[in-house]
Amino acid sequence: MISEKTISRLTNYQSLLRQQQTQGTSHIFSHQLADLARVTPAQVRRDLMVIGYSGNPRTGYHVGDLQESLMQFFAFSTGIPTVLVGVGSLGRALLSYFMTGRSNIRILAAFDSDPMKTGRSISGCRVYPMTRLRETIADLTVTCGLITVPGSEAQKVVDALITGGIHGFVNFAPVRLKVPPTVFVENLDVTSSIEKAAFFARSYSLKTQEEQAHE
Amino acid sequence: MISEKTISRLTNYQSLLRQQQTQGTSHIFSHQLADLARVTPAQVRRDLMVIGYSGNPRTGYHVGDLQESLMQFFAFSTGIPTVLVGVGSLGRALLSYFMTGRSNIRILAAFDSDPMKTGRSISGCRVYPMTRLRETIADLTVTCGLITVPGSEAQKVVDALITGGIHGFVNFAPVRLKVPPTVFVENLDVTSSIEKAAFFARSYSLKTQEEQAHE
DNA sequence: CTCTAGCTGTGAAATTTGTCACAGCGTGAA
DNA sequence: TTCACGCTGTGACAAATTTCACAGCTAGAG
Repeated sequence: MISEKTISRLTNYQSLLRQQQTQGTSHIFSHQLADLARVTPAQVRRDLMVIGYSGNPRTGYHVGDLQESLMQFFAFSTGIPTVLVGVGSLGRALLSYFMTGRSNIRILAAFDSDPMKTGRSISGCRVYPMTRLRETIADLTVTCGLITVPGSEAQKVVDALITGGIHGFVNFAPVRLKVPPTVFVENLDVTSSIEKAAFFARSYSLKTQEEQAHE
Repeated sequence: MISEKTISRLTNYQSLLRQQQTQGTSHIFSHQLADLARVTPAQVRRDLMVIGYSGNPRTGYHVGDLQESLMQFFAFSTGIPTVLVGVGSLGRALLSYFMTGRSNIRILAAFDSDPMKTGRSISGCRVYPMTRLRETIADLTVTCGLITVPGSEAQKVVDALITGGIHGFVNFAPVRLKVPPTVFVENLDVTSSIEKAAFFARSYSLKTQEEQAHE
């Protein structure tokens, strides 16, 4: 079994390699990639073991080939098909980001329960009423659902999407979803992350002050 | 030393307890809190060890007292003071979420380099030009910076904020920031999270199909 | 009061995750 | 062609994190 952390790092390598390729880098060593990703060289080599790509001593990894291997490993050469549920301010922000920018994320449809928001397009993405969720996703081959509804709605939304055959979610609502073990949820709780950052900020800040006092 | 994961869970417990209290729950057992947080009861008890609050066999944890202890541990009874840099679509979404909604996050000021966006208020938060970043944060006691600028700008923005004495960041830009060891960065890379969810979605989906085929 | 059921707090074990260190290999130099 | 340098791939080790399992305690029953 392959761990979440490894996957996170691999996606990171992927985006770093994309960057490097645009800068014309053809080969890269584990320690260079490690510097970019802020991890250790050993970690990079370990991670790359799992995708089965082999580098070359003396020349390192071939950027293009490695990217190819990563693409194949993730198997999303045509982009990742997603739907977004909840066209509030965060939902709109994501639509504007992913519909305009180029990344391999494709938002195929958006949903909202508010009739004021449905029936039109936002950032080029069609917004459907929640009532048509089931039938609409049946027509699409969607890999991942983006949940940007209020916390109180989140559970019923994922339940519906799971029934529609979706096995992966990114949940922006500040609640823990209840899902069967065949479904993956990545929680992106902004409030929680800020609290975490604030906690360590304070502890680092105090430590710094102490050290200065000792001088 | 206390781990990031523990802190994340503790902030989660905090928000769950808030919820429970509004529902009139006065006491809670480790297994109940564990169910809500989707962790094991042992994990809950371990985590609560670090904040020094003791429950009571037979009655469990007193919700109010535990909340009090958590507040004290995090020491943010007056809210977490933050600034936001980058008033793009994501920045605006965060402003609208945190300026209106009730949470203990306080965005004291926003900054942007685009003169079209500065000098006015968005969702009740004043937007200053980037040039005034240094002087403005000197007047405020800010714990945490929210980075919602494009990736290409992110590094110089955090450098400036670090000079201004900020030790904690939540970074929404898809780059890894270079910071001294006295500074904490929490990366919230939406693209990376979607890719991760998509990867596991596919692997779970395949596994499910296999199992159905075996029947 | 005494007893008991069922919880908490916590050493110790298990598991997961990351690092070390080195054998082996391929490239470029001579 | 041969040699040596320096990188990769990986077994073995170390650290971090989670789970187990049980002693000890306390509220409530009798």
